[in-house]
Amino acid sequence: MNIGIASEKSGLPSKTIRYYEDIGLVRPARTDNGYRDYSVADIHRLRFLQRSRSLGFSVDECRQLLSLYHDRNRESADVKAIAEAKLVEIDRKIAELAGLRHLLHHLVEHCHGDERPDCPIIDELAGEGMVQ
Amino acid sequence: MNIGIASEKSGLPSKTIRYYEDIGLVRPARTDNGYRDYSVADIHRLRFLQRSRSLGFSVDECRQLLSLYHDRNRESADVKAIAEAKLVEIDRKIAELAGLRHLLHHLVEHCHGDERPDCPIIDELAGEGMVQ
DNA sequence: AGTAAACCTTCCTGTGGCTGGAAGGTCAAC
DNA sequence: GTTGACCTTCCAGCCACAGGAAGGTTTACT
Repeated sequence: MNIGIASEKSGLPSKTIRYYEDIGLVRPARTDNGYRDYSVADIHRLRFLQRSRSLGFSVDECRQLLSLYHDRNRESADVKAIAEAKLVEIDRKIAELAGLRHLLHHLVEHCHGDERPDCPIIDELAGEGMVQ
Repeated sequence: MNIGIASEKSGLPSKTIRYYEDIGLVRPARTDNGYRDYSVADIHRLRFLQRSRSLGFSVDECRQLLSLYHDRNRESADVKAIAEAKLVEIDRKIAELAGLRHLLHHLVEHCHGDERPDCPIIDELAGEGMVQ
């Protein structure tokens, strides 16, 4: 399978697929003309990567997950540990964004938003505001 | 004021302050020996940058906010518009993370996490799972 | 047989927002 | 005079790609 087909089947852009090869995540065969030739197993790896990336795993975490995927003797605990760490990280990010949202919302609420030049948002950013 | 003091007062690393100068956000004077010399006004700009960056504004948005900050005739509506757009963006990110969290949590819940090799997380990533 | 399009290749550059480090100049204290 | 803390510039690297140039290959259609 050429890279275009692999792209369609995996949902990843060709550029990304080549990049994944560069960093050693997928190693397709080559045909006589030098084109990359993807096997069904390669497509599985690519789909696996597409899914795990879209679940928020970093490329390096995907590398770990992939090797666990291919390890017939893996323990599910290993996989679960990675996933749980990711969950904690996601929770942290959500909390941080929620804090930001709260602050910003407060500022927007108190900005009259008309043609007058005084603006609580700017005041806060300038360090003269009241929000800690 | 030398860059070290400016760093302390603004809460930004020296490296970052130099970078902000590179991209034209702050233009400190120079002393005879070539050292950067920050005025009180410069420190205000830096603190402004520190605060707006930590509120999740991009450097380019900070540039806009800074110019509004210095524009005596600005309309607060301009500032509010930027802040509101940011708020929408933050909401979008939170929703996305919440979706991720839900999916991942579901997977972690269904993984027994012991020494056995079968693992629903890997199965899902491999595309054989049930979560769409 | 010619040609146009759609595909493929490699290689280089750029993105955002810094961070680290090398190589060297300056200054204050002892 | 020398140590150490500070400062300077410049270059490279991070992540995870995306864009584009320059050129080769294949396919389809005249």
